Amino acid sequence: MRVLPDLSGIDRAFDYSVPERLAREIRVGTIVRVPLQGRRVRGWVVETGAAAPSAVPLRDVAEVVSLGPEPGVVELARWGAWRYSGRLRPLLSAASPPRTVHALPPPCAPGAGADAEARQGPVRGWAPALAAAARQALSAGRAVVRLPPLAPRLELVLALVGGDRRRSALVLVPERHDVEVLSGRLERAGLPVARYPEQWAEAAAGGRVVVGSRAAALASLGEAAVFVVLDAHDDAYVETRVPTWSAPVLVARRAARAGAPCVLVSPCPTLEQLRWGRLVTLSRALERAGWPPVEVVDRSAEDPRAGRYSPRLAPAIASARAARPDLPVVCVLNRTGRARLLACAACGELRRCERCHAPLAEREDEAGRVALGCARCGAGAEPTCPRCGGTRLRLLGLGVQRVGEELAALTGRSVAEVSGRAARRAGDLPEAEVLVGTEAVLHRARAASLVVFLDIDAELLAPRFRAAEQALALIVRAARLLGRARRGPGGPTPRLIVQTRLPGDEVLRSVERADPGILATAELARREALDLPPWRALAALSGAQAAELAAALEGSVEVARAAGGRYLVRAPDPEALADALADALGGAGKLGAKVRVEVDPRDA
DNA sequence: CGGACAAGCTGA
DNA sequence: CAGCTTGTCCGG
Repeated sequence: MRVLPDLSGIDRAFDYSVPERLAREIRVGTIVRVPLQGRRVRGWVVETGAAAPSAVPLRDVAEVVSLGPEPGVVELARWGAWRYSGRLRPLLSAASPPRTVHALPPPCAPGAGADAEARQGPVRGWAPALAAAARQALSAGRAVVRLPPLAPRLELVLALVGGDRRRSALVLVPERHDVEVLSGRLERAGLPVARYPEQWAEAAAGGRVVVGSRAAALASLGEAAVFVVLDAHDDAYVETRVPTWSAPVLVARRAARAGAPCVLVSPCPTLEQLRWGRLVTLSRALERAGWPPVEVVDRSAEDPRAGRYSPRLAPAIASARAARPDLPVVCVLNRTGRARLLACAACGELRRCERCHAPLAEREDEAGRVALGCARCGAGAEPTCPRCGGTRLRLLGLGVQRVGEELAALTGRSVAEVSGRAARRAGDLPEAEVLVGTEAVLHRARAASLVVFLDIDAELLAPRFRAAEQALALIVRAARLLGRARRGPGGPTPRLIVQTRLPGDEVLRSVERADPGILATAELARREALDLPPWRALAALSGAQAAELAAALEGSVEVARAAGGRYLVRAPDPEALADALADALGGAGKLGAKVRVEVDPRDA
């Protein structure tokens, strides 16, 4: 029998013998305690059966500690470790019960909650469309339901998971808070629910709807009938530590292995997801009803020296406060990861790369001269403005410290700043009529009477290839804050204001027209021209021995130097990338600890 | 991870 | 050269 120790420095399994008294309790996934180098350490059984003959005499397993992930989940974790070129241990940790489990509760009796359909409240206009979307998605097997941000999701989930009460269903949501909300609603609809990871054992016993966030991709479920990921585009589904696994990717894989349908639900599915599954959309009328009204304030004609507030802003804030005195106005200003934007000093046109549309930057060439070029694709650029022929440049978007004070002066209202740092302190939002913050404010506020993106351009033009998708995801978040301010599901939705110098950008057009397909189509073509995902698979290498790993990969896949001593690896698809990295990491011997491999990097 | 052991640094 | 730190190796 082989055991993988639960020690961070070890990525290797060891053979042990099983004493007769423990044999019945041990299967793949079981958590045991084994002697290792004079200590007793926890670990997972990763293989059962007789060990290959070895020179070292085997030692006995000391004890069985707990039930562990079911064998299918251990296999999934192994696949994830390969797919993301990382260690198995972090995945098995996510798959394991938070406290020891000695026996599973009885599986949930089928038939419980048989009145789920009867109890679901009628939501005007949506219910039949959502039921139809669920039917289409389930029959497609691999489906992406494009559900606008204000659509009622509970009805869709009920239609997806309510059909089979004997087997389990898995439903993923991005955040822990969503787990609580959705679990409660499903329970009130009469379904047996297990919250992951708290109710690990109930989930593993089977017959329940298992609701959890990222780690629930690795939940033990027994036999599963359907797999659902809500807001599948959300970055919270990507593990930030290596291996940088993504929950929707793991869920899709396990559903395929189980022969069960997998349904991703999102207002703005990623291009990878759209390529993976069949797209199911609602009628244009319903999709339009599911997005808030948006006002795009075009600032490209304004003097670049004008402040960051359009003349429209103060009256809009005043009327939002008057309409809903109980709710704050939320202003979003992105300063983290902000690019230095260059505009033509004469006409105000934002200077962008002709090849890839990323913002241009000033940089030094070999001779130390300052030249204009693209920070993303490296192409050079002419200093003359394509619109007016001017050659002088002006720097935009700097000096953002005093936004709160400026807003307070402009509107005469109480303003509070909400930052990521403040978010770490326990406690509620500050009391103020206007909340200003980075995107953290969209996570912390519960509802808003108006959301203003003071400078969405910083997000649209961020030097990351997913910038457009991420900007749209931010707007989706804002839409949900507004949706919660509606008086009843049919009531009017407060609007969203977006200040921009790029009024024709596909992200903004997608929101205005309630059609994320506009962005997807444009972005797909752009990514193809640039050899980026979903057409290729990427990995970023960093750390002291990144160069060595890069050298070992040379020849099998494309390797390029990136900023900050990093390397970017590009392969035709994730499988080829994983195989190449596995070869190079294995062949190079022990360099695992000194190189960080980030597969599907978020910030490339 | 944490113990064992080797190699490098310091101070009397 | 003992005594300590730092680095590398390895575990059944």
